[in-house]
Amino acid sequence: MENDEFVCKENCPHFNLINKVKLSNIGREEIQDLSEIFKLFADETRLRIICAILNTELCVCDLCELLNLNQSAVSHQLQLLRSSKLVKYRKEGKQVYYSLKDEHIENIIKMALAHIKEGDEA
Amino acid sequence: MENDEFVCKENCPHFNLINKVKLSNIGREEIQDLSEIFKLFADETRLRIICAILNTELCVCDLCELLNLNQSAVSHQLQLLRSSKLVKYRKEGKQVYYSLKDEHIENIIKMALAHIKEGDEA
DNA sequence: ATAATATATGAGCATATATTCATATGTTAT
DNA sequence: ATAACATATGAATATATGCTCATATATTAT
Repeated sequence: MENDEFVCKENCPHFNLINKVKLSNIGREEIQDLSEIFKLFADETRLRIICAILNTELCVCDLCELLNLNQSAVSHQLQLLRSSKLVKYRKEGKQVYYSLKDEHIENIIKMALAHIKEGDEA
Repeated sequence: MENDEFVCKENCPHFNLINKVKLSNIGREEIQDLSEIFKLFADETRLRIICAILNTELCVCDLCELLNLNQSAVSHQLQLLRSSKLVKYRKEGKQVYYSLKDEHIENIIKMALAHIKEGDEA
């Protein structure tokens, strides 16, 4: 996994630059946290769920209908979103209503969409 | 995979709401594109690479040094980032320098960091 | 031309993860 | 209490993916 051996044998690595980056760079823990969030966004089913509840709360049943997925699959994904605190939920009788927890999520998606559209132009 | 059977047998699904969401919602293709981008961000190694070149270009060798990963692993990930057009590269002699392609990427990461920090407070 | 170096890439393996099936839990109606 | 329903969850399976090893390609120096 690690590599203690030679990488560049000559004067290739720009040590000054590397040290600068090391200092200014986002910490390893933050990278982990970021990675976890992006993992949640990385799955199509979860993304569809997230986008579905961008502006409204929906019950599990609604989501099954909307995504045409079976209830177990939806619940499993909701479980992940819940335990990562990306969504909140509210019980009302037999139903459970899910919605997003903060508006950063919408902004992240908007940024990503902007990136996609920019890519299309090029 | 699909589920044509009953989901909610009673009057649970909020059909009006569902139709509204269906109309206003992000299209399936866009979801796919979004998912692909977020997949790229979801891996720690790739994230570390991306963050390393947020403000400067680096050669493969630098990245190996910085991330303490072997050259093959780094090149494979760079290949992915390249084919997804998230990074650009520039050859100079034996070295290849990588940098980010647009600034949306930085914004996406900033938003995600904001989300993390908000989560910490709660 | 040969050697050395920097990077790229294919194959194989190990791990992670999304879905399905079966079943459990919790809620409402009778 | 029992039945019907909405949701949750554990186990198993299939697929995706990241890493390593070996090797290929490209560039420079001798």
